[in-house]
Amino acid sequence: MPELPEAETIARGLRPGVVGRTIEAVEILREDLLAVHPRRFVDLLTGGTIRTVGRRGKNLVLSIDVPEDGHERTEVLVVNLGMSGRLVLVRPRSSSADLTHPGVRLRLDDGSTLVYHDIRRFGRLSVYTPRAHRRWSASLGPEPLAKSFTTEELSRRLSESASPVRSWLLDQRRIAGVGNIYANEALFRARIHPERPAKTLTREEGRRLHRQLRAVLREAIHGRGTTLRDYRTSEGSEGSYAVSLRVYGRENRPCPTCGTPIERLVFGGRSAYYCPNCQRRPK
DNA sequence: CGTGCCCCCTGTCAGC
DNA sequence: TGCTGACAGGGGGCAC
Repeated sequence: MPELPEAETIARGLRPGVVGRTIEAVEILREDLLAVHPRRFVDLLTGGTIRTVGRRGKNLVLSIDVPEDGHERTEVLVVNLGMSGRLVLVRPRSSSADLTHPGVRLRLDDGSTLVYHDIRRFGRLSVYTPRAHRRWSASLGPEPLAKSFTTEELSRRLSESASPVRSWLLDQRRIAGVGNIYANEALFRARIHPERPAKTLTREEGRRLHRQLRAVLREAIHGRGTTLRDYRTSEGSEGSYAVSLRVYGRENRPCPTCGTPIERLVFGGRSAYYCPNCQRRPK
């Protein structure tokens, strides 16, 4: 579900409410969400103070300092939201009635509770040492919104693979944070057919893809993400970007550019949406 | 090593 | 009103 813009929205929303807060208790309702042993998960995080809330690709990253005989050790909590994961901060006297599938609750020292909620339970919570966290982060591709992510770097990486460019965009080792919605939107805006082998993109197409990918991600962050079904912000509200989608989920609706009906194509096990007129097939 | 397919799980919706 | 099958923002594992 959540891609880069949704994860970024959640990180920004959580930050003011959780940074500086101490975790008083950890409650686990669904053990299969944890990448570490449940008892260890509790022991590692209980009593820790949340120092930073950030994002890497589609993952939320919380740095937590935990006192331990006279000094502090740092644990890094990484939350992958899967398809239906939510991280919601529930304030002391507010209702959490709409949280029907809670998985993990972190009770904070101001009475609020950070709830990990996940209907399908494809999400995962991992706890890393700083060293293991760096190793994990290094296994992911570059951040597409980073200043250092240039059109030259994108073109160079595209030229290394014969995969369909839509599959290329979904591979987190190649580029971090892009999922099926924004891959399809970026390709439409750059007028590139989703099945084009990555290495066959021209210099000009690489430039357009770089520009349009970054533009759509920024615009989606501005809209607080895309809510189709399950995604919610850290306050439990919906993102507004769904109404701005041009092709994703719009099979048979007219292309916003030329009016040709949008087509859906399944490959790599998921749907690709595109305009057959604006995005010509590979030869 | 790279790539494609299946599966994990729950909920919703279209069609019969 | 059911029932069934398709499908859904992700990603790990496995065969080739």
